[in-house]
Amino acid sequence: MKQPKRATIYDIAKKLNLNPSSVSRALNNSSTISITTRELILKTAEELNYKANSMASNLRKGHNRTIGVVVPRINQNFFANVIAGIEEVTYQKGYNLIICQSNESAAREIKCINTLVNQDVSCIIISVSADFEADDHLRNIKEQGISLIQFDRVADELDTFKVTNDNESTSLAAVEHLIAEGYQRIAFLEGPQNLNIFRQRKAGYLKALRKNGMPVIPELIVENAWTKELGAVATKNLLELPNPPDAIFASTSDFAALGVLAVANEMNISVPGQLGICGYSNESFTEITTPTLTTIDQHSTLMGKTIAQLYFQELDVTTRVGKHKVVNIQPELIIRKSTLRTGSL
Amino acid sequence: MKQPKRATIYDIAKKLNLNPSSVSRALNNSSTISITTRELILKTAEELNYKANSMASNLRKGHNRTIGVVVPRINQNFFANVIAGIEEVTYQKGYNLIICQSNESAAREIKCINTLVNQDVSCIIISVSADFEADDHLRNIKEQGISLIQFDRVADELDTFKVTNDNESTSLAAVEHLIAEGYQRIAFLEGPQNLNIFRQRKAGYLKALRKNGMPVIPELIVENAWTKELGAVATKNLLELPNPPDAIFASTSDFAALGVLAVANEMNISVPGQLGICGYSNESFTEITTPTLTTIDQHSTLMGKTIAQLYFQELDVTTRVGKHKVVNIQPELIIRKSTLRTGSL
DNA sequence: ACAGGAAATGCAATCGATTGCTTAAAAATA
DNA sequence: TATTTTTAAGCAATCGATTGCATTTCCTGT
Repeated sequence: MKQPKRATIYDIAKKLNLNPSSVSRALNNSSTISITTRELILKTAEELNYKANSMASNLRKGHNRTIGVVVPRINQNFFANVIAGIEEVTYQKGYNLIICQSNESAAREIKCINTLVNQDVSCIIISVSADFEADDHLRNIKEQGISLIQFDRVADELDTFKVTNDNESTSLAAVEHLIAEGYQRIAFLEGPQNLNIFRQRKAGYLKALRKNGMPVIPELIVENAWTKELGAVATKNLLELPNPPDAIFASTSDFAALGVLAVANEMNISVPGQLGICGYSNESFTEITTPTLTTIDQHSTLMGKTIAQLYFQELDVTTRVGKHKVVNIQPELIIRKSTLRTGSL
Repeated sequence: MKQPKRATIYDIAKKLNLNPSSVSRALNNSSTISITTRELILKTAEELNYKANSMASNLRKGHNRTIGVVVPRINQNFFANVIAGIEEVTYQKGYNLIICQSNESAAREIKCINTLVNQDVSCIIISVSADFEADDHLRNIKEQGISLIQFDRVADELDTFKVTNDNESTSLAAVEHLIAEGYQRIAFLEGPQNLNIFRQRKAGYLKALRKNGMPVIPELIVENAWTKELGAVATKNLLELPNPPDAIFASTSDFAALGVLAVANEMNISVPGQLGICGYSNESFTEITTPTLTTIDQHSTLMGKTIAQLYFQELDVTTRVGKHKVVNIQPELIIRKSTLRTGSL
């Protein structure tokens, strides 16, 4: 791990008795350089194993073809896919991505953002952490002249570009599907209500009940059940109620739904016969559980692509919209066996 | 998306009638600055919403507390967990991570590396792509004075730090477990043989057969079956043989194993009774299939931590080893129902 | 009150690449 | 051949922060 100093444009210039500016122009395909010298410079650069220093270049040029992405965790299918979608577009445009994980911690999120701001990225794309409270750090991004695009979990009150899911209507659709299948007492596993997405999903649930003249039963609504383990505990408690639910909508995640399923299996409760189960996110495992899980696909890769396109659209003066646009993507209810007791599949 | 120019140390200096160098010293907690002026500077920096420009700072200082990670895909559990492990350590040391995906393409891998080299990261951590052939781009990293650590999929012949799994012995253990369970005709789904890890897994398979006096049956060895779909196709072909296998070791991935399981279910072949199935990687879904899947846990988070620790150990003169160290981590065979026909679990 | 030394601050070069402006050389035109 | 135009290359400032060295300011003791 020693440092055999890297070649710079000065080294190339010196070797060829040229001015560094000419080298720079040659390397940047400037038109004001003769073909012969350009070739010569390129060849020499190759020989000296020259690699550009983008820090110097960016510093001088005052901009940076780099976009920062901050997500709670990259090992969740949803986020990994959004990132894949973003990358698909940015890669083609020659932009680079810096991916950071907040690990669901606001403190960490702030650190990530600081790093990205210090790096002077051109844009920060973020889905906020679970314990998100204040949005000062997000405001600050804009004050630094850096574009900000929020997705999925967004701070509503903050005026930025946003790409979100229509959580409410999809949640409503899911619950109405359960009702259509004849489920009467539908329990709801809810996520942290400081996050917009979970508020919306709950709103959809409540709306569906109201719309169908069904009562809201407080004891069937369980807070913060968004891991497999928490989902399992919640389910145990629910099923031990004097009047247990006949369906559980794990609006937090498929992992929670998995916990529900595990407990049902353990207690010998048949799914979907005695208990309907619906998850959220369309994680890959939902296709292979027994029974397969009804869930909601968020079109994550499309979301990613949309986000990146939005950025480039605003970057380009000819396509710019100007005011902060909000794109709402319609998720899709994926009906599988865990909620089908009419056997219509 | 306009640019309200950012405050620099010059702005702070001007406002306070000080020299930029003093501002720099104050912001870096240098001891050669009086407490009063430091406080003053810090306060003013806050007021002006000053954010350091790390490009300028890194350029001047000639180093960069940033580490680049290149993996085929971040949405595979294994890689996501390794990254999580790396981050756990680097975060504490105040280093930042730039994560890049090669998407299993060598061309893309080279681009990623170029970006990282241009950014002058202090270290590149890589697991090579599936179509990896030449290692020139890896050699180049070292020539640029950047530390290089390979993990999992490594270029054997290249002398670098490496953190790998002992694939061979674990593969051997898996096959011996199958043999112990009474399976006689064990098929093998192999991965691209240009990657060391798949060569090693195959070696373990062959060794196990040899050791137990069992013949190597070429028709039971299937090339490049490493997705769910390819695994399914391979399985169909295998099971239609006049003399089909009674076990399939999907050494490529749990996804392939999933394909195997799907076909077995479809064909009404009982698992583990008529067919034993073993996967590789301990993806989270392996616990929840029916039957649960025997697989191999690679201790991915530990790998990540080990990698990062290795880097910092070498960075520190007092703990430096000097020559390129290779750490081999022992994976763990996780025995579940898909291979247990003796019912001993 | 003053020399001597420590502490705080200023000055200016530097990191590597870019770019507006100027100059030199080559080519085109008269 | 002389003059204009075009093309190519050089010069020097710049991006923002850091740092060795020089200078000034402030104490301290006598």
